[in-house]
Amino acid sequence: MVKHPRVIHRRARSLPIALLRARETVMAPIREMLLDTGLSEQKWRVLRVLDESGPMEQTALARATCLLLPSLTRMLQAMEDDRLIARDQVAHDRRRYLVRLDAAGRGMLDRHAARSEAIFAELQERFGDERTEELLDMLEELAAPDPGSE
Amino acid sequence: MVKHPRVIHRRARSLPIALLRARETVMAPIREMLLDTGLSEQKWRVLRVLDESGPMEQTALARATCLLLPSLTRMLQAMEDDRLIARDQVAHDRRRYLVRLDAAGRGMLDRHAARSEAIFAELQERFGDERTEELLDMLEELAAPDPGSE
DNA sequence: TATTGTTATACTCTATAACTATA
DNA sequence: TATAGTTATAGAGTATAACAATA
Repeated sequence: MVKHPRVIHRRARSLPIALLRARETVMAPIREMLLDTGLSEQKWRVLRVLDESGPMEQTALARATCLLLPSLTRMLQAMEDDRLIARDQVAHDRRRYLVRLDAAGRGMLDRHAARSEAIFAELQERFGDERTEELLDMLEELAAPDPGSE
Repeated sequence: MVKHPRVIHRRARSLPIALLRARETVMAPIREMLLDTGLSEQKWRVLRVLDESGPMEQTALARATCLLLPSLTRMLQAMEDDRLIARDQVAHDRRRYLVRLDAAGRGMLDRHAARSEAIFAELQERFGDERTEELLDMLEELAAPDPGSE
C-alpha cells in the first residue's frame, strides 16, 4: 500500500518575499533619513540612479528605477520645478530627453552622502564585506536580462 | 604634491536598488500569473505567507508581509468576503484574531502552485540550485532583526 | 508605421492620526 | 495605561489606454 504523496504540501520559501523583506530592512534607516528631505523613496531612487549612472533618457531611467514611464513623467515634472533634475532635449532626435542631476539634486545627494554611506557601512560590518559584495553580485546577476536578448 | 582624494566621487552601488531590481525581475512572471486571479500582488503575498507559516495574528501578519496594519485590515475584510481567508477570534484575548486560509484561498494557491513552482524552478536552473539556496539564506539573515532585540 | 514621452483615469496602497475594545 | 485592531483621510504610486510629436 503506497501512501499518497501529497503529505504536508508546504511550499518552498518564497524568493520574492525574501527580497522584499531584506529590502524593507535595508530601507528602514534610509526612510528615516528621507523624512528630512521631503523626498519620496521613488524620487530619491531617481537621484541615486542618475548619480550612479549619469544622464539618461526617460525610458532607460524608468527601467533603471523600476518605475513606469507615466509615473516617472510626473515625478520628473515636479523634480524639474524643484531644480532636482534638468532635462535636455536631444538634438538629433527631438522626441528624446536626457535627464541629468541639477543643482538642488546634486546638493541633496551631497548633504546625505555621509549618512547614506554610514548606513551602508554599518550593514557591511554586520554582514561582512565579502558577503555583501557577493550578495550584490548575485542580485545583479539575478536582475540581468538573459544573455542574447540585448 | 598629493592629489586631492575626492577624485570622481562615484558612490557605491546601491543595495536597496539592487534588491528592488532583482525582485522586479523575479516578480515579472508572477505578476503575469496574477492577472488571471484578480488578486493584487499584496493579497497574493498574504496568501503565500499564510501558506508558508500557518495561521497568524494580524500584527504578525503585517510584519511578515511588509504591509501596514491599516492596509492589511482592509485587504483582509475584502479577502474574508471572498472566502480567501477566515479570522478566528482568540478565546483568551478578544482583541486578537487568528487569520488563516479559507477554502477559496487554499484553492487559489493550489491552482497556481504548479505554475508558481515552475517559475521558481526555471530561475533555479538559470541561477544554480546551491546559489539560489545561498541567496535565500543571505536574504533571510539580512532581514533578521539583530540578535538580542527579541 | 513605430517610437518617445505625455495626459487621463481609476484604482490601490501608503502613511499618519484618531478611535474602539479589550486587557 | 497599554495593546490589537479599526476607521478616516490625504496623498502618492500603479496600471492601462489613448494621445501628441517626431522619426
